[in-house]
Amino acid sequence: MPPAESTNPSNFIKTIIEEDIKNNKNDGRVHTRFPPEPNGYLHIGHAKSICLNFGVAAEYNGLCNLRFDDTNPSKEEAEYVESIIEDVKWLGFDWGDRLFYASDYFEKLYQYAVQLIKEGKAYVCDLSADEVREYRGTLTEPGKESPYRNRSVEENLDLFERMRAGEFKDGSRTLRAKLDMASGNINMRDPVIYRIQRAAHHRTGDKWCIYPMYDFTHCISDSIEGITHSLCTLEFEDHRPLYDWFLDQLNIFHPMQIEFARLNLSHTVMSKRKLLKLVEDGYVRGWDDPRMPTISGLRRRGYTPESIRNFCDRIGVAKADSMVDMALLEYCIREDLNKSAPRVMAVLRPLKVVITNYPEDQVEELDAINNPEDLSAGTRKLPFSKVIYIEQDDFREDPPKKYFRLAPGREVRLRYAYFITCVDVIKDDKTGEVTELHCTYDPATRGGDAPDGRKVKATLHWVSAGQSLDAEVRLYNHLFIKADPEEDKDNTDFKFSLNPDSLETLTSCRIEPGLAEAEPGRRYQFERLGYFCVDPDSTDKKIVFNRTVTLRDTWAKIQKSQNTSSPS
RNA sequence: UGGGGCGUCGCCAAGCGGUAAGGCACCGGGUUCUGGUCCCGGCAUUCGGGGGUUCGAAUCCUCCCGCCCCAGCCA
Repeated sequence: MPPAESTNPSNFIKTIIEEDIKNNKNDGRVHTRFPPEPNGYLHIGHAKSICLNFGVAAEYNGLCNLRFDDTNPSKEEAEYVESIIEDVKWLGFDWGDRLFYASDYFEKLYQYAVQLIKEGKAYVCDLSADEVREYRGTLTEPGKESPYRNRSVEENLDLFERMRAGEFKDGSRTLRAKLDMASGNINMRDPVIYRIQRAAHHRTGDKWCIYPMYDFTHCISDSIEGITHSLCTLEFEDHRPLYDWFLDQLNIFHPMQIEFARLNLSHTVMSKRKLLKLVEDGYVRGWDDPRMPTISGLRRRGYTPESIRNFCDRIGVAKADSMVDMALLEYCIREDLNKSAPRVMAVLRPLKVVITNYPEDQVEELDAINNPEDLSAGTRKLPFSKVIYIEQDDFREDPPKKYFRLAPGREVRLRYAYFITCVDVIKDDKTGEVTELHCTYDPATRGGDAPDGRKVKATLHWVSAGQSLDAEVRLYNHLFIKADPEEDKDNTDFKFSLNPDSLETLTSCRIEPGLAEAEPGRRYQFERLGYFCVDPDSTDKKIVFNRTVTLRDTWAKIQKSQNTSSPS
């Protein structure tokens, strides 16, 4: 279990739990569960639920189970089970020996259904799906009772047994709970609790051709596992009366269902349906595309489990629908990586610089600090020579106000190296594009400090041309342009809301030689640029980096305000 | 027009009858060999609105307004 986080805000669920403990409800026991359906990959919204369920259990000396809600074989796959297990583990949580599947309870569930039938509380209904819908009524009109509602217990028992035996066609009959067709709560209008469906189940194969529905399964599964607090999202609030009804009728252990608001994050989508569409229609490269809000996408992007846990702590838990700003997630990963990521020199868009007064074939080694936030990370040697690369952005022939970096005649510092002064600008005759800079260096400033105490306004990152390595760098931006892509409800076409610039691939980046052996998953800070991590696409020939997040960029902010205020 | 929820700073969110925590964002200012980090300061006389109860209300009552969810043999 991860260590307790520093922030520990209160929320209404903890209030309820603390009250229950005080009253010795459940003998003061706290037992939760995270119950994913294995029909897709986990995303940051699930992380909220995972952190809540496992977190609250840990905080009150309780337990949290991992349980797959696998009652619909036509949508569920073993591949998803694998990825979910991996993701929850990666996030840092441990369910001990309590990995369960609702399908483990199929036989028990069947017996409970039989019990309901015997007590006259459930019946086999021969209505078709369409007819069931018609009989259900609408939001404002009550439903009609099924003509099969008053079959005898014996007939129901016989029919249900034959449903299980496979005597009837898919969809031809259902088992329904006998509640109230006039209820204002549509979930109470004789909900279906078993359907006939001949589909291979990822665990039980073809053993069953009838499968229990969520409402019937979930409460009983919770009860079997001795769950004390069953936490779920707001849309199940309407289902709570049903949850309670089943447990009351069956007279078995009764967990308490508590609903909280699901997470919405700005500039992305969270519904499994939409994420699946992004993957299937090729808008992204897969479930683990670094632009996806999936756990696997965030992992590949370079997010740490710690940063995601901190994020989940900070967003809180409440009942109000809300949308959290992506900026908070970004803050959390910067906070973590600032402390832990080794600094490294990388030039994304190289501009050649020749140090005219530097000896032709000399290469010297300069000391660089690996992490100013953690001196125990030590130092390393950086090669320096006559020809180096700096960032194109770090030179302006005609510098605007407040631009501190290199310009004709201006002196700046090369980090851990020397002060250089720009003396000449070489341009392409045809395009006018700056192709090369000639600079002089001051040998007395070796290491980056001037003995005469003179200051420079900027420090640039750089890389030695001869000693640097080639790399590909993938820059990511918000997947969606608008903060709330679902704002326009009728516009379901991603084409209109996706950010065309969510991925920019740079192929001629130069990185310091020490990165030659960097392994996939390794995270670095590229000085002055941001945090990057090595992508699994890397090969012996070419290292590929993903930009996790940029550094905070005050200069970009200044430029933006200059651009918006200058046209006057 | 049925049922269930929710409305506290730009975004989250504490608060539970005693006079509006905190975080992000934003805006200053200081430190700095990363325009990063760090530090310091600013940022709701007011809690969707109107009435009422009370010495006292974001908290209690009441009416109104707005937003979300539900008509799968999905979860």
